[in-house]
Amino acid sequence: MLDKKYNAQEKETKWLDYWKENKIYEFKPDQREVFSIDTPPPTVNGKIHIGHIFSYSQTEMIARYKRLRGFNIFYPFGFDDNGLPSERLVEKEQGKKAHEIGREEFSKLCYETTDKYEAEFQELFSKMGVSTDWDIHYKTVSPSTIKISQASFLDLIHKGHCYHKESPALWCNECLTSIAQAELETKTMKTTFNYIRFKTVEDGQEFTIATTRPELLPAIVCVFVNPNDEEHKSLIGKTAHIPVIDVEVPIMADEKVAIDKGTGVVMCCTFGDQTDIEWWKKYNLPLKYIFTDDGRIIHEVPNYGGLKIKEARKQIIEDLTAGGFVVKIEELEHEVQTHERCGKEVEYSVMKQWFIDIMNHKEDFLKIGSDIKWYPEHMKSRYNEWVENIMWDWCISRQRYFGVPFPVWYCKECGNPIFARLEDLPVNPLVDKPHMDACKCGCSAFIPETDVMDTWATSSVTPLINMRYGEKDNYESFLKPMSIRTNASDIIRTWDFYTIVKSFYHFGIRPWDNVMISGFVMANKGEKISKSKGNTKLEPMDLIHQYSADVIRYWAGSGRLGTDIAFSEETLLRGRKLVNKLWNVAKFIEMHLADYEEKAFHNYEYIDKWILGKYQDMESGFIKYLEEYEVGLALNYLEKFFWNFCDNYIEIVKHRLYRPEEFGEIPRYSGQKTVYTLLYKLLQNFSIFFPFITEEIYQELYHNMKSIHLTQIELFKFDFTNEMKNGDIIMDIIRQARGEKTLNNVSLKTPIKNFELSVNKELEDAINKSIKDFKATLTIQNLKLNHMNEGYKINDIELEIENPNENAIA
RNA sequence: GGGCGAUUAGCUCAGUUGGUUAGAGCACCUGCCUUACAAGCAGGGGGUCGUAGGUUCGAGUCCUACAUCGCCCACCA
Repeated sequence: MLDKKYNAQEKETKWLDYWKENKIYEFKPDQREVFSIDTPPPTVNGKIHIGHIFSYSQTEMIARYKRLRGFNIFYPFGFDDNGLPSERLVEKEQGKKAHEIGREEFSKLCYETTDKYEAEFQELFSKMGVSTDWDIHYKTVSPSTIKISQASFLDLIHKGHCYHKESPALWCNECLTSIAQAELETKTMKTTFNYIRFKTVEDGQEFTIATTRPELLPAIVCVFVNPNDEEHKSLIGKTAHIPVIDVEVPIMADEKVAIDKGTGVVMCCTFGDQTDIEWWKKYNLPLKYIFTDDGRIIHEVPNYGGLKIKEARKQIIEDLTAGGFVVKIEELEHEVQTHERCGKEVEYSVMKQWFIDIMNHKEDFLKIGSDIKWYPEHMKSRYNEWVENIMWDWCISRQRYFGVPFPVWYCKECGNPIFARLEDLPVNPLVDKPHMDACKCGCSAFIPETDVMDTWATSSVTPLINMRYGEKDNYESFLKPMSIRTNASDIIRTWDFYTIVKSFYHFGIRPWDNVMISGFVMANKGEKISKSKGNTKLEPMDLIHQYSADVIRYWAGSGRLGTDIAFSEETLLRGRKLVNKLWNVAKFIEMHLADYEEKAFHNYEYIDKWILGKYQDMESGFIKYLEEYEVGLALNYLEKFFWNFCDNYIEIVKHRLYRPEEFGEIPRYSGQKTVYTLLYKLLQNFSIFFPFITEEIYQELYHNMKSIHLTQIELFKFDFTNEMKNGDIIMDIIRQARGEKTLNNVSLKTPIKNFELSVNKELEDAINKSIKDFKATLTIQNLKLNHMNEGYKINDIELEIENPNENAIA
């Protein structure tokens, strides 16, 4: 017997244990077709917030749907615990920087800290009902993952797509590492636009340059004007004298200079921005790098050496002002490139870095992007746009500690890189020795690579991790490509893109057939949830306690794919109502199934055919939405049917179920069979969204399998078109008759003494076939049907009221 | 500046390929304790579907322009 009230706390715990004990979500290759899901390994950098719950739940629902459709679900969970995000978490917890702690100790702390958080993550996702096989979950710093990540690196080296080169790279002087273009975040910042007066050496001609970064004056190598700039073209070929710094640089022409921007005259410093680097390469300009790695001016620069960048900026403006070189200073708000992990402005640095070739294969990456189906479709243009606009090869080396080490040593003598052998992986060059005794040059001393790989260099191989790349008992046969990748839109340019890059280089094909992109959770309309705004107060664990996982999932499963959603208490309440209704209707149905026996039956009552037909119709739409990964629309569609089922169908059939002596045993069986069948199907459908309560009901009423989550959807093949159409009209009539009762302020069980109705032939036929149900539902005592050619009309409803006007008297 | 998306009831959102009086929940109003459910049931009010054109027998749905908002990218001298 189902309990009178459903206790979510108790039942959810019970079923979690049951699923775990009985390995309900275990993955074992068998004869079934595999549906494989490449779900994001969440970054271990603190807490799981409601946005994760939203996005992961939607993926999870797809897993459940596909499982119900008979697929063998391969859905491993992972944790992205290597790299900078984990390091920053540890630094924050320790209140110390990594270099202050020491490499070895720091690494140990990273392992401990990420383990701690991963345990929390796992518990939370389990509680949310994530149907993953935890036995095959992965971490991005485990030996097996490091091995795969290093093997991936070596494969790219051998194929010539990865190189080591001294080159300008984006540099974060907060995190003390190089970073990649994809890790940039633009931020609006206030600064000043400084108009500075320069002179030519040759004839003392004055001109003004506007700059936001006067501290770069010591790094100036050239001045550019547009060759078509009438006002300034006379400067071309002359030499500019730099005030305060007292150096001279050539003035050259380049089309890229915008005449109407600033003053139309630009200083080129190595390096202030992207254009500086372009010019530096194009004109083979000298390199004047004036920043230290931690954001100061190098000591060689007179007067400003040792100052922090911003201090130097302030000082140089003062000096320029004192010398009379400042024309004016404007307040300015502009967009600056910052490092997404720390929010600090980025600089450029020149050092030897490992790069993966991106620029030579953009066309291939676009081609692969078009081999993949994107849901929603417009997200593909985000990908395309990113690939088309990318300007750098992917810098994968990080001057950090906690990450996948490069399996590389350098010859002390000739600097030649020595790569580890595949069979020796994983290696840590800081501890392990290369397999050869001496370099080709004869030197036998080696220097280990101290850099580690970018987080994304490893997370981009999740399909390889999943398929156990390089192992003997691998899953390559059915995971190349994987069925689906799911993530939110913010990591298309990183996770999706880099995974495509790697898949292309390793295998020459797409990593997955489909990509499903979820939206974001907004705290309020138009306000992203983020730590900086302090609106992360919605703790998932608290919400689960307050509402139950099923109800949270209802919220997470609402809304359209790729569309942002606001966190909504209202939606949760709506979900709670739905779950409650499901419980109550199941209780009702259970009551009437005590003597039910499953057997072949075809004499369904008219109204039963109507609801079975309506179900079949709903089911096809429901499945269509799910095939497009639109879980929210599917749920919406299902929910609508469900309320119709409860409020109309159950209200009609209950008379037959309660009173077989009046309506007959066969019509009662028809009703029993209908509710038995439909509740089963509804439970299956709802199990995608509400895995807990549906399991509870299923186990109590059906339990023909170990779990509802191991059952399969079998589609109806009824042809009840006529019943559906006329049944809907009968519902309209019932609605109106009920309305009449409500209008008279009487209860719905108030009898209708006389009910007179004009109907067409078809409808008359339908009413006659369902006449007992029809009369019982509306408590009609005398029904009179008249003929009419088209449609129907209610001629008279006479209620049995003792004093009909009683309520009208004030 | 370029691209993508959104704009439907007071609020949060549905509206499958263009097809009769545009839907749901919440809120509001009126009734009803009806043998699953008062965390319920029945009903009601409330929208010229962002603006302006166009295509069509017919447009919330297709096209064009504009406005507002959001996101991504670029610029950032």
